[in-house]
Amino acid sequence: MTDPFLQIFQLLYRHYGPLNWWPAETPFEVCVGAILTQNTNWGNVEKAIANLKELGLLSPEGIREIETERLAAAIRPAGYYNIKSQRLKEFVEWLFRHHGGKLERMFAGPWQELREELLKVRGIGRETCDAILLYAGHKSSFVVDAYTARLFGRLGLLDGASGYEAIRRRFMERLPGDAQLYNDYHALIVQQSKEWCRKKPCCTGCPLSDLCPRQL
DNA sequence: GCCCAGGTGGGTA
DNA sequence: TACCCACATGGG
Repeated sequence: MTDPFLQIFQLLYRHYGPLNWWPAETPFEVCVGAILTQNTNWGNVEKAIANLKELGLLSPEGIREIETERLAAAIRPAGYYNIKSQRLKEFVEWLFRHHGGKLERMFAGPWQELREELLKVRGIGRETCDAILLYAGHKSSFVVDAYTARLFGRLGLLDGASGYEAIRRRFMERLPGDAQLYNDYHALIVQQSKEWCRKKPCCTGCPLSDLCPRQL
């Protein structure tokens, strides 16, 4: 009997195939995208990132040197631009202070320690932190988001676990520590949730219909 | 017009 | 710990 966490992955993967996240050209672009997408539609983030590229700001040096107000104007389409411009600044300042402004250096050590350090940076919460570790650094740190909690809670697989760390632990205990698996799985959960779990007749054709308590 | 989106930090009880 | 709130744009 396959573990349900693995079984669900297989069902989703069979249905959607590899989704090839994160859509970005460089690890630094992943980090910027991870901060910009906080509570924000990805389409809006793409506009903000396009602006940054056009202005030549999509590098640690670029973000570091631009004035906060001009940075805010550039990322305006992503929403929360005053807060997010500060968060990008804080992250980059921290990156220079601790790792010479180089992501390769940041990722060089043990990632579990890096996770603790990143979580101390203002504006980098748990999900953003894990997204950076997984999608920019290819570290096997599972990313939990609102979709994950909603979907697995509805499937009755969280067994009372609430809170980010408890849910993340549940996944990491049941799955092999494989960055590629975590990468695909998170993307598949987002895709599945967008496509199905807010629709009214949510069952015909849904890849998880056999497991879903709402199929009635 | 309303609701939502690949959250986080600060405050209060 | 568990809720509340502010933060803001753009698409459906």
